[in-house]
Amino acid sequence: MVDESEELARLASDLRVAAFRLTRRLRIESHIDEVTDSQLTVLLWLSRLERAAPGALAELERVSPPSMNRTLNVLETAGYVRRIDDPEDGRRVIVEITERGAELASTARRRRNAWLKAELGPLPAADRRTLARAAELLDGMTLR
Amino acid sequence: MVDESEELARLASDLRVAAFRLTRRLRIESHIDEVTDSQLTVLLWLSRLERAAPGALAELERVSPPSMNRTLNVLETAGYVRRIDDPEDGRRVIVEITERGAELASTARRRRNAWLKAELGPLPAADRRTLARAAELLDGMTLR
DNA sequence: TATTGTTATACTCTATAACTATA
DNA sequence: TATAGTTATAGAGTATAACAATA
Repeated sequence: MVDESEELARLASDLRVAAFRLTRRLRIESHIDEVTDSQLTVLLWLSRLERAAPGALAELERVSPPSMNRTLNVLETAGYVRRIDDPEDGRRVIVEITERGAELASTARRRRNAWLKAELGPLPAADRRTLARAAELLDGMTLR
Repeated sequence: MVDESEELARLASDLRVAAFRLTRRLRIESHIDEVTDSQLTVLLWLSRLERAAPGALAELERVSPPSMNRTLNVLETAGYVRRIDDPEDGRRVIVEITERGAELASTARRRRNAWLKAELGPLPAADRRTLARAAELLDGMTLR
């Protein structure tokens, strides 16, 4: 009989290390000098959402509103986003990504996927299926 | 015939998202009020290595030497690490983790694994095998 | 009174450049 | 002269508390 708890601990540890290594590597590969990691993450959100309220962005990134406000100030000054007063509610502000911001976001996305695709390409189809299934399983765990 | 490039892009994207989500979740679960994330990461390194030079830690975390120096100052002031002059080379310094620091590191590691084990436990054995194999594959990619 | 965003303030993390001490 | 570490300085991210402005 197998010691299941021991096996579980080993799997947990291996998975944890693998995930940390992968994310670190992806960060390095997608590094863009024009903006910091936090700024880039906001641009990536905005390139998907088109527009969003500062408060919503703060929640998405789980940072405080003042913190997000500061990041938006930097991005706006640099011309990557713009703030618009919500015509329907004077308290609200709408943040939009500019064309320059969208270009930067798409470059970053391309770089990240380029490295990963190069690594995945040579793998046997069975291994790729394993990884695809693992991604599904991990999503199930973290979304709950 | 399948569009392999399209499939590869999808897999890369899914894996990337899954890995980012998992690491974020693990960070949240292992959060310790006494130290910041960066400080904890250094403690986790030191609890594995026993001792390391400041420059080596800077390389491991890919930050500049002054940046690591600052983090070490905070950790040393708080009593989680200590600096010792290398007896063999007056230019060098050895950083050691203290007992308090080791306790903190082990608490963090325990919390991370506890959450992960709770998530992995209910999975069918086949899924666990899939994840174990995925961890291996990811290691192969990042270690190269 | 509640909501949304911003400003004020303070601390950490980050980097580059410059400096110290030793080899 | 080269190397390891540190200090000096400054920008960016983080938070909590306080302050608009609007609903």
